[in-house]
Amino acid sequence: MEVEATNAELLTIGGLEIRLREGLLLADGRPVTLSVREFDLLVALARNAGSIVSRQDLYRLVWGRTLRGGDRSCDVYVHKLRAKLEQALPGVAYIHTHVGFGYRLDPPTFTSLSQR
Amino acid sequence: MEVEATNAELLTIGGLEIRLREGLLLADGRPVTLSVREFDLLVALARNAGSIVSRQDLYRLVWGRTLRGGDRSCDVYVHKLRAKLEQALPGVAYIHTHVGFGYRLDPPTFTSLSQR
DNA sequence: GGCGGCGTTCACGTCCCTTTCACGCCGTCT
DNA sequence: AGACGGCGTGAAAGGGACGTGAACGCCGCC
Repeated sequence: MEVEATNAELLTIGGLEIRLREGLLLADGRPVTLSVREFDLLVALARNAGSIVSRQDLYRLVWGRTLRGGDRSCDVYVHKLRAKLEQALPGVAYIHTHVGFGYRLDPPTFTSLSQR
Repeated sequence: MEVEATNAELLTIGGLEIRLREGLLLADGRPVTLSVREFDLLVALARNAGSIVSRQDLYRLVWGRTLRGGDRSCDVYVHKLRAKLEQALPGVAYIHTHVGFGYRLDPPTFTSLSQR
């Protein structure tokens, strides 16, 4: 039971429109330039939107191999992705950190107010 | 006879939805950010929902070792967990104290509302 | 060759989490 | 009433997880 089929060619989350075949991201209709890693990372998170994805799983999904201890690649690319999403859609938090568990991508709920 | 199987990956109590594999808690569908200890504590209580869990058992389940005399970790984390549940679902008491025995997690009964 | 984007790794700063301590309240017992 | 023990609760201290900027090497392109 999945939110969307794995082989779907379009993922939509909040104002984000992810075109898998083209490798294109649209934020509120405007195209956002992402590198391959950044795009794959976004896709991996988007396919599990609403769920926490561990760094282990994230690394395996995006990099295709097992995460070694001390590897910070995930964090760095989450940061890069956040920066581009922030620039495209200011003030909206898409990627949430769960310390000790992983990252979670969610459409922009209005929790930003209650989060202080 | 248990409420749910021990190896189930989903626990549901009242408005709480505990996703064991992800380490994610949903309160009325909204995600709640918990630390590792807080989450493990909630799971330990949820697996014994309706029953009183002693600090000894609680400490052994969550911390993985035997509770030393004078250790207040359980109390502190029950407090933290209560605070986050209260913020997520105001006015609903989930964790009940049984002085001299331990803690008990229960879904919100309707008496809790009329008692206040 | 020079340039620029990309991926990786490192270093450092910052924030959060965990643990522990301290204080105060509320029962119970004598 | 006073002493004692159990529990709620805030805060300090230490350590660890995460955020973030930058350096390095690689590769394709002008």
